[in-house]
Amino acid sequence: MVKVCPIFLKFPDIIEMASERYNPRETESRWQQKWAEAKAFEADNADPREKYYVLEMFPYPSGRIHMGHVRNYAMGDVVARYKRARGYNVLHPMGWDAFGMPAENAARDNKVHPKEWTYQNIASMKAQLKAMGLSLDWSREFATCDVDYYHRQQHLFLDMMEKGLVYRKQSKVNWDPVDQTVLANEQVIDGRGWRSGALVEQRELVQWFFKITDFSQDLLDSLDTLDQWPEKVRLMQKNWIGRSEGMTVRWQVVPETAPAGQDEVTVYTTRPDTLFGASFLAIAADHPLARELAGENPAIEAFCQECRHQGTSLAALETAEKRGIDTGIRVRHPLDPSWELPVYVANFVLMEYGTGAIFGCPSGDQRDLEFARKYDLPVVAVVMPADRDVATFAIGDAAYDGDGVMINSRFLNGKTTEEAFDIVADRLSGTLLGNMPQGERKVNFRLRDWGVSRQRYWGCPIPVIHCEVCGVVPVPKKALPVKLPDDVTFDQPGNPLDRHPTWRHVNCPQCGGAARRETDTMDTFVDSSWYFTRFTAPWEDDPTDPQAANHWLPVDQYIGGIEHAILHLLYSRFFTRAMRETGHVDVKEPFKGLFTQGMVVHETYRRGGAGGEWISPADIRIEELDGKRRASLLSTGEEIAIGSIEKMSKSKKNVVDPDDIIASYGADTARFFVLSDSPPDRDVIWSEAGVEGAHRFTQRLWRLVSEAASRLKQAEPQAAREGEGRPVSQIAHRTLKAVQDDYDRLAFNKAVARIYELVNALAGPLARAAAGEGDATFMAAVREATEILVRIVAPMTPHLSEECWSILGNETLLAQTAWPVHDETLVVENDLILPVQVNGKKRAELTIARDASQDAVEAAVLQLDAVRLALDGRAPKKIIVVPQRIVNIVV
RNA sequence: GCGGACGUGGCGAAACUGGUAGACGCAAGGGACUUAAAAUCCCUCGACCUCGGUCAUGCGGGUUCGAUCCCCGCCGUCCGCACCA
Repeated sequence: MVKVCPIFLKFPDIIEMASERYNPRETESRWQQKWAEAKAFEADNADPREKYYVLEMFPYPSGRIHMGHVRNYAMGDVVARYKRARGYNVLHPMGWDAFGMPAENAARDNKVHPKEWTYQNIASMKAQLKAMGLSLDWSREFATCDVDYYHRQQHLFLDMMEKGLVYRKQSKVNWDPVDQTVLANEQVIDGRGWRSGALVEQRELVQWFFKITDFSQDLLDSLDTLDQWPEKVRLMQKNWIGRSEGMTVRWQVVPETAPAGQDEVTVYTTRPDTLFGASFLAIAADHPLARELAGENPAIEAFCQECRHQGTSLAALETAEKRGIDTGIRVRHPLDPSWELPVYVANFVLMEYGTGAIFGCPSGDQRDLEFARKYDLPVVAVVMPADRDVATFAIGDAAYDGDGVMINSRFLNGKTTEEAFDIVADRLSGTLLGNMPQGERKVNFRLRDWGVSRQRYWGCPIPVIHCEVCGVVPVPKKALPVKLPDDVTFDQPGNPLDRHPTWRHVNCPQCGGAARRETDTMDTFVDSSWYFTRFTAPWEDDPTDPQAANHWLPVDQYIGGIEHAILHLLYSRFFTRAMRETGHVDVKEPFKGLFTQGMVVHETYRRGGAGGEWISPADIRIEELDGKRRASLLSTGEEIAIGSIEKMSKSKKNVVDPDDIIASYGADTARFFVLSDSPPDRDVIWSEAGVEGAHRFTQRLWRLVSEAASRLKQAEPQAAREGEGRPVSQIAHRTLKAVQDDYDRLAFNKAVARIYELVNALAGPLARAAAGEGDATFMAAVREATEILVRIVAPMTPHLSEECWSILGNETLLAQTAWPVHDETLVVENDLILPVQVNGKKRAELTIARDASQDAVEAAVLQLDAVRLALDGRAPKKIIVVPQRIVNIVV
């Protein structure tokens, strides 16, 4: 199918246009080559200047870059170029997050080896990135599937093993019986494998884990130090780590109801204050006690089985009925041994959190209340809002889980919930059950250890060997890397490493006997958890050169999508801590500044409207008739419905290929457009008209500069302090200062607006200069202003700027030229225009000297005709003068 | 359910720490140039009217000389987490 790009149809002459038009196709590659020749963007670890590390989240080599990449890398490149101009030693590297399932899927579907597929994709995407003119240090490039990289990752794994940060345990996984693979939770859709559609089973597998929970408290506390992170991301991580303060409470089992050997049940609670409202205990289906009971009691066995199969999908949980089964076991209340309560197995109790057992307080918890109503258990209100009356307070359909005053709680009555918490906690810690305290204060985290085992081929092999005699034996470091074999097949489901004829058979490094390799590979999130550290010295034999790593880290500005707010960023924070404990780096936090950019979105088009076939914008013509936009098919003219604006995605076909845009408009236009209009953290709507606007800007800038260049070349760039050049110098220096602030705050859209203003302001003077009008001071001022313009727009449109810089007679590469310095005396105006309000409504303006005294302002204001008119003879009660801001007269 | 963010012209958005609401761009309308078109340039562009004003930042209150901004209560949209004891 031939892809028709609408741009060519509308403007077939863009490229072949008359010679005075700027031709990005020729110019851009020329400057890219010059930058490469000058090694302008290669960072030197020994450079003594202050460092600045800017990094964009590296891409997965899917084969093509998309507009999201363009936006992400354009932003990073502005920061990199700007900081470089400001005199920093900038590290701006790029690599490839290259392991993962799509390569294996491609292998299965297209009979191409994952390695070949991946490296081909890298080659084509690299060419696309190069066409964008990004100021990247390509000399440090690597892919995570390079043996050189995963070799060092295996080294890190072994170091972490030595430090006890890695362990194996049996754990439940989602197992796809058709594909014979483990699925992540996100890959289970309505209980079925996303690819095979098979009903997913819960399986117990022995898997490798990283002890991220060792750092729970630190990962939480250190969030406070990340003041250059979005508040939102910090909050998301905080909730994910999920710290709660409570206590464990041990409940003694009434002996005659107890199965053998079970004499107590331990629960975790954050509300020990509500203990007198307890009416039952509930344990998870996977609780050891439940398992034991299931062995003896078929009804319990059946219930537990059911719980395990119950939907884990999000919607299912919302509506799932709270159900349970009475185990027949009774326990004694910890604060009153004569009080006996039933123990249920319940479907809403999670084995993974706390102790896998809870006590139910129906009056204080909606879930417990529903359960109690269903099984006819007592509901005793124990906490009452402070403004209610004991006589009338009752629990109906809604539990009360707030703070308040204790009631129906014996010795706690009248206390606040907070006081009651402490009293109960102290009492239970001081009471012995057996020879242990009955309860203990305990902090609990929601964060789980990180399971990294994947039963897949295209990932970093876990470097251990299983020996029947010696057990789990790490591969000796000198025997690394454990290389992936190339000769694997993908014609059957399951892990190709498992069925490789020889790869897994090795001798035990300890006893020399026959042993087998671990065939699990690592989660690809491991690969991306330390790549930014590797960039600091990718040539090292060890995982890092600690000196280089400590020099460059933390990353000063990290830019990427909000979708990585939790996992990637949390794993990276953990990994940096783990690498610190193993001596590879001496920083704790990897990313000092984080910026999460918005998506690139686009209209959708469907044949026949909702439910119809999606149509690509490349096949669409948009027309405007009587203020209504209509879309039609380019080929046949058939009318197509314009749908909602959505994230660009292949499935909705609303993608615009960056290659097409760069080919027809040039990289500078694409970069400038994705940076303009929308604030960078918000979504930007891709529109043909918007791109054309950006393109008009580049052409206009070129025209204005090139027409005046031969005259301007003859003047020395110099700001004018007086005469007709002064306003030119003023606007240039003001814009310079403002754009600098905007870049510092990553407010690219505002920088764009200011640059437009400057271009608008310089259009007249440039035309005059081109015509040879104006004196030498004026020419000098215009040249200086033009150079300022070209230099401040350069981070966004680097090729065009180099070209302008060059035709203005400069011999240096703009990419290697220092940022201009603004002159404050040109930024500040001597006379101010103050708005004058009467009773808060603007009635006049007052032009007055910046340093005028308050009295002078008051006096001058009252002389204004408009003010006198508004006052209408009334005497002002009060005149508020906000210096250099506003005057408000109150009558 | 819990947590968070956002709501400003036809559209994307500006407005610094409470101080002239709508910069800049897109779209639209009018004009100049042109045989014509494209490109370019100039003008208009929140609403209403009596052309001097009045009303306007989701809605209703409040604080203030002054509120898009701060506070309280609603409405709407989006995002994250979700049986977490």
